[in-house]
Amino acid sequence: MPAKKYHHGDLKNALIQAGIEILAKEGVSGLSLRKVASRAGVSHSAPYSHFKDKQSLIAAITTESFRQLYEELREAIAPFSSDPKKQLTAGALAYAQFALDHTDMFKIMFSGVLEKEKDYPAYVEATRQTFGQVVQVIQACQDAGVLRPAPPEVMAVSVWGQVHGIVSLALEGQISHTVLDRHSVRELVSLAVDQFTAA
Amino acid sequence: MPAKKYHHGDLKNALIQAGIEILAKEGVSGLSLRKVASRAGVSHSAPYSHFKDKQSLIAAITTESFRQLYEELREAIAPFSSDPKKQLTAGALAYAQFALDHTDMFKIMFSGVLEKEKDYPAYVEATRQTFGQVVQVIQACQDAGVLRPAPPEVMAVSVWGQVHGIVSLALEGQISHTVLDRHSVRELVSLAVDQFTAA
DNA sequence: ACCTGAACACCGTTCAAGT
DNA sequence: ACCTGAACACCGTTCAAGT
Repeated sequence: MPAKKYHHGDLKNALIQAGIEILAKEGVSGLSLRKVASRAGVSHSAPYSHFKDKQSLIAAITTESFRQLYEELREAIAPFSSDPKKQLTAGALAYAQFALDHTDMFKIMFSGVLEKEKDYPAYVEATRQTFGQVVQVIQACQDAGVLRPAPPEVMAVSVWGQVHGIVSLALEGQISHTVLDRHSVRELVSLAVDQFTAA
Repeated sequence: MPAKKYHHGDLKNALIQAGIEILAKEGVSGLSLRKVASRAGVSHSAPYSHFKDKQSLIAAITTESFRQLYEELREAIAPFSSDPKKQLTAGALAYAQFALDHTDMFKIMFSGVLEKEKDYPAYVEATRQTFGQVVQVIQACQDAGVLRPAPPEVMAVSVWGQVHGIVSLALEGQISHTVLDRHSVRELVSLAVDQFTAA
């Protein structure tokens, strides 16, 4: 019964889903509008009934990706609502795990393929939510004396930047073998985040 | 006298230079082999006499970019050879400045466009040198008691990751307006690096 | 050895036409 | 309103041919 719902159904979401699948199988460079259309079983020009252009489809894919990241972070920190320091560590590790599990999704989210992000309100809102969640954890840590008192948004940029930087360099193969042979990415992230709470 | 040296000259380097110029003017998505060839004044298939494929040209462009970054870092820290802490700050700010001055060069270096980096020895060597320079500064800071004693390579991943993460998030427009209205990227980097030396 | 031009498969986008 | 198929400009890559 769930077979071929579209053709006259929810093609828009089918295209987004097809895009995510191609991304996982062929990487960012393998993602084309024509392949997405073909995988959804429609002609190569059908997507233009639902998306202005390729950028617009990419916006939808990255928006969905940010929502997924938001959810994974939320689930990772939920069990520790009374222990901000554990929330910070769990959140950082979940971020790293998301990047490792969905490498090409992570790459398309942060590699500048989407060129005028401001034009896509749903995208802006999804990233705003994710950043807001980080700020909340930071603030809870500060209230608990686990992090230095400083403007929470600035501290959030610092901590998120730390995690994001290590994960990004790892994904790009920029971290030297002498390091990666001895430490996993999760370990490196964990060590780095601990330094924020050590002072 | 320096006009049209190639046609029968140093086409290989002319192509790399043309690529860097297109990158600066049209961004990563505007970089095509055919445009590069055209800008160098040769037919669209001429580049194949010097590069196996587009990936190979991109490898040459990113290699040259890493060499440039290496040089800018070297010049930034040179004046402070007797003050490791100042070297650290100056290096971090130079890294941020490089990214802001050569945005698309920085993006192509770290956005995963180059897909099998290991296949390009000159590229591997250029990135190794850059990382090595970071490790040296870290080590000098540790010897001077400015940074915690820890495996220098691990500390380098942490510090470089911190700077790289903030700069990357800024370039991707992921840092909230409430932060960027009040602080420049250089300021955010500076604040974050200071926290490493504060403990 | 280095470069050209035709050729091919693939791509994003537009548009007239169909339902 | 949603989808198709032809068309166009652009792209990466190959190959026979020229110098």
